[in-house]
Amino acid sequence: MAENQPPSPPSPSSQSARPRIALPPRSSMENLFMGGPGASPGPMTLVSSFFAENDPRSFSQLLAGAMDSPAGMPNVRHNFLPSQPVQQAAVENKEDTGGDFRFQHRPAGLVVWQQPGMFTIPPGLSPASLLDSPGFVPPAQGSFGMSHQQILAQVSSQAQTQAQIHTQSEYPSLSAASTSSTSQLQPFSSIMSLQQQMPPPVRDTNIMKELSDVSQSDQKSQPPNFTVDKPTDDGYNWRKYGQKQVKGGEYPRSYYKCTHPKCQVKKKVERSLDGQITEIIYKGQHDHPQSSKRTKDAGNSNGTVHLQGNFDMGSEGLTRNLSKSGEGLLSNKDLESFQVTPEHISGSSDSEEMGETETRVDGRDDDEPESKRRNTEVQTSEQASSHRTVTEPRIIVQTTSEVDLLDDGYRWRKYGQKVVKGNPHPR
DNA sequence: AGCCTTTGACCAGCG
DNA sequence: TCGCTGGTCAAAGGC
Repeated sequence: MAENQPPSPPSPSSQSARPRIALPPRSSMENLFMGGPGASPGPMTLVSSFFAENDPRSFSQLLAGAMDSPAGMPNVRHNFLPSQPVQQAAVENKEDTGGDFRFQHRPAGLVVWQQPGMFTIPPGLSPASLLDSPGFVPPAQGSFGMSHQQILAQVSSQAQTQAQIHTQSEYPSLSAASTSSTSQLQPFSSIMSLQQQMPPPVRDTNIMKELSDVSQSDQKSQPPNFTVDKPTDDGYNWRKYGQKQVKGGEYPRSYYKCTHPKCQVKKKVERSLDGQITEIIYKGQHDHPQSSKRTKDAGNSNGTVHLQGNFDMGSEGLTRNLSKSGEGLLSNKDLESFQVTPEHISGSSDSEEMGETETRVDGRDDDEPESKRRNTEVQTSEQASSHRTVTEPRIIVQTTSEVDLLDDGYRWRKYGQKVVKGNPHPR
C-alpha cells in the first residue's frame, strides 16, 4: 500500500513510473536465428531510441505528424513519419530490408492493450512465428511490414483526441520538452495515455480498419478512463488464483493462470485501487492458440482499438508487459502523463538462468528474479528517479544477455552503443 | 453446473 | 534456524 511509498518526489516510487520491458532469454536456436551477438534491440528499444536519441520532438508531436500524413493514419502502408529524423534507425533497417521499412499489416497477435495503464505484448512471441506471420514481409520482398512506428502511429491515431487532450493539454510541458531527459520519455506518453484510457482490446485481423474506424468515430466519445475487471484480454482465458499485497508495492498483486489445459502460463497483475492496471508480468509460454472464447469485456463495445499479435518466444516462452508502476494511487492524470522512454536498455542476463521468463514494462529494472529484485527495487528506483521526474515512465527494453538480443520477433542491427550519463547500462 | 473470484493459509526461497 | 517475502493452494461464495 502507500505505507512505504512516500509521495514526495523524487522518491523510490517515482522511478516506478517508468515502465520497462524485460525480454526473456532467447534459446540457442533463436540466437542463431536472430544472428547472435550484435543483434540489436527490439522494436520498443528501437522505437524508443528513435525518439530518445534522434528526435528532439515529443512523441505527441511525432504522432501528430503521422496523423497529418495522409498515409499515416489507418492506412498501414506508409512509413511512420517518413520525413523525420527519427527515421535514422529505420533507414538503417532499410539497408537490410532493401527499401521500405514498413509492415503490410500488423502481425497477428500483436497486442497493444488499450486498458488503462497497460501496454502489453502477450507471451508467446517469437521471431520465427512473427517472421512467418502474414504481417511480416521479409526484406527480400522489399518490405518490412508495418513498423513499430506505424503501429504506434495507428494507436496514436485513435488516441489523438484523447491523447492530445490528456497528455498535451493537461501536460503541455511534456510534449513540449525536447532536449531534456524527459523528452526521451515523451515518445510513448501518448500511447500510454491512450492505452490507459482504452477499454480492453479486441483481437482482430483488421486492426487497421478498426483503428481507422475508431479513430474517426468512437474515439471522441470514449471516456477518458474506465475500470476494467479483467486484467487483460489478450486472447487467452485466465483464472485468478491468488492475490496478495506485495511488500513495497502500492497495489495488490493478482495471480492468474491460463485456463487452457496443460498451459502453465501465468501472469501477475498489479492494479491500482481505481482499477488501473499498473503492471503485468507474464510467465511462461502459451502452447496453444488464443482462445476463441472472448471475455465479456473483450469486445470493442467502447470502440476501443488494440493491436494484437501472437508471438512465439520459443522454448522459454515470453512474457511481455507494459504497465505503469504507480506510486501510491495512480490518478487518471498520472496515467495520462505516463511516458515511455527507450532508456535503460540493459544487457543484464539474470533471467537467462530462469526456467521461466518474464517481461514487464513498469518502472523497475526487471532483469532479475523476483527474489533479487526485492532487494534492488528501491535502489534502482532511487537511481532512476534521481534524474527523472515522477511522471516520466519509460519503456525499458531489457535484453537477457549482454548482446542486446531481443525476442521481439524482429531482426535488429546494432548501430551504436553509448554510455549515457546517469544510466549504468550502455545504450 | 461450471467457472471464476476472494481470501486466508501454507509453502519455499533467501538473507 | 528463523523470519520475511513472494507465490500458490484450496475452500467458500458469487455469477
